[in-house]
Amino acid sequence: MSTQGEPASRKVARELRLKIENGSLPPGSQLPSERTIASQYEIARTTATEAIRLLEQEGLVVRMHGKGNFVRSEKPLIRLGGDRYSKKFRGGPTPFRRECEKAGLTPRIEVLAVDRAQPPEDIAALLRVDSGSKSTLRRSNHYFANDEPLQVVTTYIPWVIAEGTALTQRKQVGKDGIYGRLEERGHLMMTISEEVTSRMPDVIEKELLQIPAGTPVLEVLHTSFDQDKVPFEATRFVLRGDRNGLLYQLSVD
Amino acid sequence: MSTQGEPASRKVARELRLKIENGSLPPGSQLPSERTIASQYEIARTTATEAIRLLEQEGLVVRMHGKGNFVRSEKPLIRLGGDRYSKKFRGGPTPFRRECEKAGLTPRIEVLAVDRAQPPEDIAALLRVDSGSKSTLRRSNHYFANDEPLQVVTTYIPWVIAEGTALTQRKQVGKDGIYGRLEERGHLMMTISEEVTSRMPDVIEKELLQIPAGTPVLEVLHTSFDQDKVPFEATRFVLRGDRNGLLYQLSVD
DNA sequence: TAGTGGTCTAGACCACTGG
DNA sequence: CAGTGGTCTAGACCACTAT
Repeated sequence: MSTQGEPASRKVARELRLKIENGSLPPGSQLPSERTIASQYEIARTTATEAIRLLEQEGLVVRMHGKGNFVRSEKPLIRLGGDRYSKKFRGGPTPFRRECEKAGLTPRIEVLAVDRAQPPEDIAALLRVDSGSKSTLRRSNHYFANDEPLQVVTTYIPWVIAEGTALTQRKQVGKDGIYGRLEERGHLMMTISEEVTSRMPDVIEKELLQIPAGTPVLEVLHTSFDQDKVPFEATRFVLRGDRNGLLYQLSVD
Repeated sequence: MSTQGEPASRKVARELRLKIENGSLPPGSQLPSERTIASQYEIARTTATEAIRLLEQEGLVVRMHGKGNFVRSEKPLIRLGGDRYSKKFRGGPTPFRRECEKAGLTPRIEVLAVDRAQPPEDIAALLRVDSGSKSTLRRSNHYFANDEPLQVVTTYIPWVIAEGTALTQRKQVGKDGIYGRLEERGHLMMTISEEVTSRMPDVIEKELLQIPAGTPVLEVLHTSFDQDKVPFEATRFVLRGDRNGLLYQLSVD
């Protein structure tokens, strides 16, 4: 009644949101059941459900079938640094492992695919290869922390560069990872370019990353250039937005 | 019927999604009305609505009261470059104007606030100032392209630095913008740090940026460091995720 | 005005969780 | 088992957009 003409579902959402923001419903706590809300406000259960859904879409609430609705609890952020390609880390753990350890999480990496594949158009444009044929080697990995999937990372390397190297093997690519092999092939990483965007996950990503409603993904399109300014590798990172951040440090001019 | 046990709303969503992805429902086109869908599939209208809502949350569809439901049409992306602070652009149009012109859009900037304010905790930590008092100058701007709001940008400068300069004026800050004034004050921008995250907008941002459902924001927390590695300015960018991208180019090592 | 989505009701039954 | 959310029905009326 407080705001004229305000739909009941929004009013309920607004009051619950307030309780979440001021801490009377702390992160991780359970909301009143939908039937309880309905009777308290004297509305139909569908209307209470609608209110919860509004909060879910804002990323404030997660709904759990059979258990209840809960205030979303914050989880530690994995910070991908812009310096993650720095040679100072060569020989050590991979950037993802480093970040997980920093956050006190147990990393795991799963290989999704290693094959010769047709690159998507955006990747083909970055690598200046044909998008209509199997012009690239594709290496796709799935990254987990504490067995929760956080990232899907797919690297494309022009087939003419990758052909005949250990990169085409599903098993270990050897010392210093793929960049070690690419150096042996004559491509030294000199500069990189990254384009960052944000969007909602598609159905497949939602499944792969077990993304709850109200959670976007970060997409990073990365390109590596060698000493001749030739792009020799491009990678698409798809990151759960609520569990990943990106950190860039730059000199000016 | 094709998939056993699949809820009707998801089945309808799946079929419409397919039509969107394969182009039989191109960007900008109108979907069948909810009542039409309901009668075609022999379901209740609420169920058809639910199907549309699923697509809306994926960012595929926008709903327009009184008009209809439409496939979301792509709009040009504003790309904020990591070099936007480069001195090579001093004296010219601001980075936002440059990007708009590149994309064929008309820029407009509106001042939301210029005042002495208590900084949020994350900003206070970056600037190493007190978050419990009015220790900063706040300058908040609203950026539009073709009269559509795209960005809300809020800059915080330690009050001890900003005090007595033109920065505290609501009007023009003068040549080369705020960085010109900060240089005069003895702070040369040498390095910057940016942390990028993605999340759903809160109610206020949704309103300010007129963000449709199924659209996340990009949040960039920017810090500038001077010749003594002192952070002298921090800015929070909140960007409509469907209209903005970030571009970083780095040298390795 | 007719056609669209926005919201709501008062039920119903199913599916999942936990003791 | 009881309690939770997941989904659905068959309406109803309101609010907005177009003509």
